[in-house]
Amino acid sequence: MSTIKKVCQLAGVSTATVSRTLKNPDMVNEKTRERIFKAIAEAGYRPNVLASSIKTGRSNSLVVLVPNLSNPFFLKIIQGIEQAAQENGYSVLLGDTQGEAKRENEYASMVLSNRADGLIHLDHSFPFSKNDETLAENVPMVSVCERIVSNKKYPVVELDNYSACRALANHLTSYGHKRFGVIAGQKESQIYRDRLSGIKSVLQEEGITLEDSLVVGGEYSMEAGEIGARELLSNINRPTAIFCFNDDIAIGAIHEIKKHGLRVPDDISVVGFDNIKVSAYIDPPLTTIDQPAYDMGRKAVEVVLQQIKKKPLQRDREIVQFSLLERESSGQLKM
Amino acid sequence: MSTIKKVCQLAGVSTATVSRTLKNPDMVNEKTRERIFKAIAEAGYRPNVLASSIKTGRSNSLVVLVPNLSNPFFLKIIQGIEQAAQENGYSVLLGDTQGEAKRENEYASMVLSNRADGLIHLDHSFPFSKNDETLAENVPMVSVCERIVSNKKYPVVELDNYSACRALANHLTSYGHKRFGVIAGQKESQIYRDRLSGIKSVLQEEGITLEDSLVVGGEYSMEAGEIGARELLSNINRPTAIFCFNDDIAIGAIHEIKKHGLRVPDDISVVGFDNIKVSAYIDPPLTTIDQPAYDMGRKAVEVVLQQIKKKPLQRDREIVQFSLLERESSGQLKM
DNA sequence: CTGTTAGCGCCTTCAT
DNA sequence: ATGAAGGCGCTAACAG
Repeated sequence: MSTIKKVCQLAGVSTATVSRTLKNPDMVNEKTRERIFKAIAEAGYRPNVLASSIKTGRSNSLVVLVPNLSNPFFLKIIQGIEQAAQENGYSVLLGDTQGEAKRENEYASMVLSNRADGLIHLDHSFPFSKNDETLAENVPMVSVCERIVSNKKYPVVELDNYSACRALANHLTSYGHKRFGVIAGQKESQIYRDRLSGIKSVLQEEGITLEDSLVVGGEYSMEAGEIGARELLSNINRPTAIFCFNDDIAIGAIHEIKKHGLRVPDDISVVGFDNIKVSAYIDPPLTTIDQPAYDMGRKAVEVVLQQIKKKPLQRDREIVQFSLLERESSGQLKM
Repeated sequence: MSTIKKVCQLAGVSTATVSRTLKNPDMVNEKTRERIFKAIAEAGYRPNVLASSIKTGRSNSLVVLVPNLSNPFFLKIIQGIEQAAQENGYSVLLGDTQGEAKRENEYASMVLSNRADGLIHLDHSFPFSKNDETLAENVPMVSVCERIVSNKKYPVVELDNYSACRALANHLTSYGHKRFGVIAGQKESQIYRDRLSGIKSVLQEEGITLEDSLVVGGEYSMEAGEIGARELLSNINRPTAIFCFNDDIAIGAIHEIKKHGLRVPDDISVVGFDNIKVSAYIDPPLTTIDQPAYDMGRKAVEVVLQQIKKKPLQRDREIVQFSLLERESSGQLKM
C-alpha cells in the first residue's frame, strides 16, 4: 500500500503539494499537477481515508440499527438510506440488533468512538447504554417509524399511523364488518398505541367496542400471524375482519385461515400494513397501507446529515404520506 | 469529545499508560489502573478508533457488496455475515450495487483506501475498476453464491448448483413430467450454466431435450417471474413443469399462472430455489431448494478473515449443503 | 510498572 | 505556486 510519500518521491514534490492536488487542484500549477497525477497512477496511490478522518474528525459513515433484518419493509428503508448516504459521500454501517439492548449499545457506541458520525435507528428504544447516556447527548440521531423513548426529543421520520389505521378501519366498516380482530406487533411501542387508537376511534363511531381478547400478537412475523390468527379463530366472537400490524403478520394469518378451510375475504377479511412487494403476489393480494419505505430512508439520512452539519432542523417530526391499497384480501361481509 | 490527553491530566499519567490500561490492563498497576478508569469515566473518554486504525493499519470493517437489497435471500446471507463479523470484532459496510459496475467500483475501492480490510461480494462480477485491477491483487475477497470472474482465483462460498438442479429435475421427472420450462436469472453467470446443465443432464437421461425457447427470464424478481411465465404459457409446447431460478421468480410465476385460470400444481408444477421464508406461506407452498443462506454468510466471513490474517485457506471453494424441500407447488402430472 | 519518544498518513498553516 | 513543519489521537518501542 503506497502512501503519499511515495508519490512525493516519484513526482519530486512535497506532501503538501500532493495533498493539495487531490483537494484543491486549482491551487497547483498545471504542470506539477500532471506530474503528480502520473506519479499517483504509477504508485497506485490511494489516500488513506482513516488518516484524513483523524484530522477532520469525520468518518463519513452512518450507523443504521435494524431490529430485524428479515423484514423486507426495513430492507426498503435501508435501501433508501444507503442510496441517499452514498449520494452524500457517506457509507452505511449496518447493525442487526435483533432488538437486543446489548447489541444496540455496542453499535450505538460506534458513534462515540468516531467510527460513525450519526445514527439511524429503526426502533423505539434508546440505543445507548446507561453509561453512555450523557455522552450521547449531542449525537446526531434519528429514528424511522418508531419514536425513540428518551428525555431528549430526537427527530423522527414516520407516517401518521393513527390516520392510516382509521383509513383501514373505515374501509372495513364500509364493507359492513362489525366484529374485528387485531394481530399487533410489539405492544410497548408508540406505533401500537397510535394504530390501536386509530382503529378504536372509527369503531367507536360505529358503536363497536374492540374487546381486549381480540387484540393478540406481539411480534412482527409470519409465525406470529399464524398464531394470532389461530387465537382469533377460536374466539367465541370470531371476527369477520382482521387488522394485521404488518404484511408479514397478514401473510401468516391468511395462511392459517386457509388452513382452517376458511376463505379470504369471503369468510374473513384481512388487511396488512407496509405494502411489501410480495403482498401483491400472494393469494389473495393483500389490502394494505403503503408506507413509502424508500423515501423514509432517504429522509432519515437528510435529517441526520442536517444534525451532523449542525444545521437547525425545520421540524423534529417528518411525516410521510401513506396510501390505502385496496386489493382482494378484504371484501363485503357475507352473512 | 475528550481525548486520551484529558484522561492523562485527570489521572496524572502519560498517554502510554492510558493506552495500555485499555489494551493490556494487566501490564499496569492496579491502583493506577483504577485511577485511570475513574478518569476515563469522568472525562467520558472514548478511544478514537480511527486514530488507532491508522497505526495498526486495520479498520476492522468488511465491505459487503449486494446486487439487490430487495432479495430476502441475500438478506439472510447478510444476516449471517453481520453476525459473524460482529463476533470477530468487525463491522459491516453495506454496499447496494444494483449490479452497476460504477457502484461496485466505488464500494470496492473502500478496501483500497483503508476504509475496510476485506470484501464480500454477492455477485459474479470483478468489483474493481480496470484502473484498480493491479492494486486489488492482494485484497482479501470472497464471493458468495456466484464465482467472481477474474484471472486470479478468488475463494467462493457456494452450493453445488448442478446437483441441486439435478435433484429438482429428478423430483419432477419422477412425477411424470416431460415438458419443461425454465425461468432463469442473470444469464451470464456461472450459476446459470451450472443449474441449466444440471437440469439438462437429468432430462437427457430421460431422453428429453430442453428447447431454447423454453428457457426464458434474465432477472431475479417477481416481475421477471410473471413475464417469464406468460412467455412459457404462450409457447406451443406449453410446459407442465417450470424451474424457477429463485423463489421470487417462482412467486411471480405462480401468480401469473393462476391469473390464467390454471392451477398449481394440477395443471403446472412450479419449483423455486433458495427457500426464502415466504415460500412456505404462499399458496401453494413452494417446492424449492433450501440454501443455508445464513451459514453461507458466516462462512464467507471466516474465509475473508483468514485472508486478512494472511492464513492459508484450506480450500478456495467452500461447498455448502442444500436440501430439496418438497412442498405443494409440484405434483403428479395430470393428463 | 511507567514515561519518553517517535511515528502512522495526512492536512494545514506559515513561510518562501 | 510550493515546501517545511507541526499536529490530529493513538500506539509501540525503548528506556528507566
